[in-house]
Amino acid sequence: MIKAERKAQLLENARVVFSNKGYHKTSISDIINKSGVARGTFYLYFENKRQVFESVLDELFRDIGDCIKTIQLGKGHASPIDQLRNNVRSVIALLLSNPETTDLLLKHAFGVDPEFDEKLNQFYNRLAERLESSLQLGIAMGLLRKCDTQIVSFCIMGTIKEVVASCLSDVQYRGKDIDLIVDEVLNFGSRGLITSEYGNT
Amino acid sequence: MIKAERKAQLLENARVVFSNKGYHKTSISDIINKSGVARGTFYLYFENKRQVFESVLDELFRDIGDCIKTIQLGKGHASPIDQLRNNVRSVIALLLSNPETTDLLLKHAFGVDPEFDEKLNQFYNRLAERLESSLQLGIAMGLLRKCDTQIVSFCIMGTIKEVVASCLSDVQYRGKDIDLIVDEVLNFGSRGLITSEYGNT
Amino acid sequence: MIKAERKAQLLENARVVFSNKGYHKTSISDIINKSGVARGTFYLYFENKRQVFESVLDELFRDIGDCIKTIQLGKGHASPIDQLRNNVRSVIALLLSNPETTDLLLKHAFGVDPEFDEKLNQFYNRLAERLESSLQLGIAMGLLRKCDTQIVSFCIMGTIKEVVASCLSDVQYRGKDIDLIVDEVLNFGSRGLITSEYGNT
Amino acid sequence: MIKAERKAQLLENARVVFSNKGYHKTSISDIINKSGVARGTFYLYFENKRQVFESVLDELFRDIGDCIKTIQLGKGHASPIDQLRNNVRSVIALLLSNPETTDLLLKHAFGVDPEFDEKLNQFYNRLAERLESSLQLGIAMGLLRKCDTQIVSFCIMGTIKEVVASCLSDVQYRGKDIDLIVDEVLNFGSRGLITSEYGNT
DNA sequence: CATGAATGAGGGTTCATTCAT
DNA sequence: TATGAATGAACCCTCATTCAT
Repeated sequence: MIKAERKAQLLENARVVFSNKGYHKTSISDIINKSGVARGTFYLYFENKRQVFESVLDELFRDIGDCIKTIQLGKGHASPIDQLRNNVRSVIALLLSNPETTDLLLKHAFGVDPEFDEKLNQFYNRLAERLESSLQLGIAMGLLRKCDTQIVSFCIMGTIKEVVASCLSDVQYRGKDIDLIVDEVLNFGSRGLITSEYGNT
Repeated sequence: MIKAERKAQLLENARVVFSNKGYHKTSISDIINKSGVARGTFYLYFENKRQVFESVLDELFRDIGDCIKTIQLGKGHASPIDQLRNNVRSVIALLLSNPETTDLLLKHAFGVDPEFDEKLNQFYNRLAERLESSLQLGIAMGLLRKCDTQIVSFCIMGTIKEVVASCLSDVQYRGKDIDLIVDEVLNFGSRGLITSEYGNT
Repeated sequence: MIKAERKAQLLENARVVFSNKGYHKTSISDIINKSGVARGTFYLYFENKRQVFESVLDELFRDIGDCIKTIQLGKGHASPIDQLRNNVRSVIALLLSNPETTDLLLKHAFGVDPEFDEKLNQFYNRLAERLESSLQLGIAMGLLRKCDTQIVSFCIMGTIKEVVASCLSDVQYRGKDIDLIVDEVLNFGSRGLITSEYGNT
Repeated sequence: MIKAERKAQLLENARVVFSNKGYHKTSISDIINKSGVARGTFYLYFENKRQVFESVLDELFRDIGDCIKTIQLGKGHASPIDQLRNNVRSVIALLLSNPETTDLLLKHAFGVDPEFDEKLNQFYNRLAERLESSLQLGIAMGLLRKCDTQIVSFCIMGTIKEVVASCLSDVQYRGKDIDLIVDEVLNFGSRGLITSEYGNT
C-alpha cells in the first residue's frame, strides 16, 4: 500500500473511532485494530494521538473555511443576502455530509488539551468575525436591521451547530431533505434579520 | 463536619476542577487536593468519579428544568409569547450566573461514556420537546408563523447555547449587561417567528 | 510498612539492580519485582526512574564529600600529608564498603542523559578542585614537589577509581585487606615507582 | 560505492553518534540518517546494533594493543624504563588523537550487555597483565622499587584513563601540549609527589 | 468517619529488526 | 545491493479504586 493511502486509511479510521468515543476514550489500539495495522505503523504516519486528532479536524476546518465565500457586490452577483444564505446552506450541507467528523467537532473537540481548546476558540472566532462582516455590510446597505452583530453572529452559528447536531444524533432526521432543513434555518434567521416596519421590539 | 456539608464541599470543588479541565483531564487527586481531604474520603461520599460528574450536572439539569415554566393561558397570565421569552430569559440568566457548570455542560459533557452521552441527549430532547409544545401552542393561537417546530426548537436552543458559550469564553463579555444579551437573542428569535404580512419567504 | 522503610527498601533494590544492569538495561519492573511491590507503588516514592537513579548516587556523592576533610594546619593536627593520605584512605574505604553503588558510579553513571552527565562532571571537578587545593598547600609548604596540580589531581583520582574498580570486578580481591590496597596506592602516589637511587628529572 | 567503503562510512558515523549519545541513547536512525542510507542497508553491513558498537571499540582495542611494545632487553634498545614510558606516551597520544572513540570507551562502554562488560573487563585485564610483566621485569632489574604489581598496574591505567578523560571533557585542555601532559603523568608515576628529601618508607 | 498506602490494568510511545520489492 | 514500510515487544508512567488501620 502506498504511503498516502495508508495515511488516509489511518486517518479515516481514526476519524470514525474518535467520533464514536471521543478523544480520551479512544486508544491507539482502537485505531490500529480497526486498521489492521501494527502499533508502530501508526507512528510512521502520525507523531502522536493528538496529531491525528488535529489532522482530522484540520481537514474539516479547511473545508468549512472553503465553502464560505466572501460576499461580492455589484452586478453579476447574487444579492448579498442570498450570498449569505448560500454560505449558510453550504456549511450545513458540508457538515451533514460529514456526519462523523462533524459529531467529533460538535461534541468532542473541547477538552483535548488547553492548546487545542484555544485553537478551537480561534477557529470559531474567525468564523464569527467573517459572519459579522457580512452582517455589517447588510446593515450598511439597509438590507438587515440594526443589531449587535457580534451577538447575532453567535446566534447564527449556534443555530447551525445545534440543528446539525440534532440531525446527527437523531436517526429519524438522517436522509431527511437537507434543503428542507436549510430553508427552515434560513427562515428562522432571516425573518428575524430583515428590516421591516412591522417587527416588534 | 457533618455529612451533607462535606459532600457539598466535595461536589463544589469537583464542579470547579471539572469545568477547568474537563472530565477526563480531571483526576480524583485534583478534587481531593482542592478539598483537603484524603483519597478514601472521596469514596465515602461518591461511588466513583463518574458519579460526581453526574451529580454536578444533575444539579444544573434540575435548575434549568425548574426555571422553565409551562405556558399558562387565560387572564391573569402574561401573553404566551412573553412567557416563552421569560423562559428564555431565565435560562440564559441561570447559565450565565453559573459559568463553571455551564462551561462544563457546553464543552465537556459529551464523551464521558456512552451512557452519559445518552442521558445528555435525552435531556436536550426533553427541553426541545417542551419548547416544541410552546411553539405549537403559539402557532395554534396565531401568534407565531407556521414552521417545523422540531427544527426551530433546536434553532432556539442553539442560539442560547452558543451565545452563552461565547459570553463565558470571552472576557470582554463578562460583566456586560445580561439583559442586553437576552434582548438581542430574543429579538433575533422573535422577529423571525412573529406572524407578519411583510416577512420574506 | 512505614513510608521511610518502603522508600529505603525500593532505593536499596534499585541500587542493586542498577549496579548489575546499568541504568538503561534496568526497568522499573526489575526494581518492583525485586521489591515485591506493585508498579504504582514505585511512583508513590519516586517521581521517575531517573530520580531513583539520582537518589542512589546522591547518597554516595554526599558520603564521599563527607569523608574528605579539609586539611587543617597548626599543632594538634596531623601533618598535612598524613591528612591527605587519610582522605584518600577514607574514600577508598568508603567505596570498597559500598561495592554496588560504587560500581554504579564508576561504570554506569555516564550516559543517563546530558543533564546527569553534567552533574557527574561537576561532581568530579569539585573533587579535583579540593584535591588541587591540598596539593597547592603541600607544595607551598615544601612538602610536595612542584607539579601541574590540575593534572596530578586527576592522576590521583584516576588511581583511586581504577584500583577500586578492579577490586570490585575481581573476586580474588574481595576480602583482601583494605589497608594493604590503600598503602599501595598511597605509596604509588607519594613515592612513585622508580627506585630512589635512580630518581629521574 | 564499494562494500568496504560503505561499511567504513557507517562505522565512522556510528562511532561519532555513539560517542555523543552513548550506546543506549543512540538509535539506528541516528546512524543511518547521518549516513544518508536506508534502514535496511545498515543490516546488510552489520548484524545488529550491538555489533557496530563492538566494531567501533574493537578498532580502538587493536590500536591500543598495537602501540604497546613488549619491552626488549639488550644493547640497541632503550632502557626498559624508557620503553615503558614510551608505551605510556604512545597510548596517551593515541587516545587523545581519537577523542570520540576514547570518550566512548571511557564513559559509555560498560552497561551495553553482560557479555560486552565481560569483554571489556578482559581487555583491561590483558592490559594490566602486560603492564605487570613490565613492572616485574623492572623490579627484577632493580630499576623499580618492590610493589604489588597488580595494584600498581591498575594505578597506572587509572592515571592514564582519568587524565585522558579530563582532557576530553575539558575544553581548556584541548590543544594543550600532549607532551606536557604525558610528562606530568610519567613524573607522577615514576617519582611520586613527595619532595625527595622527605621520601617516606 | 477518615486516612493514605497499595494496587494493577491500561495507555502512549519507541525502536531494533525484518522482508517484500 | 538498496530500500523503507511494517512489525510488535517492551518500556515508562498514570490513575481510579480498594482496604487495612
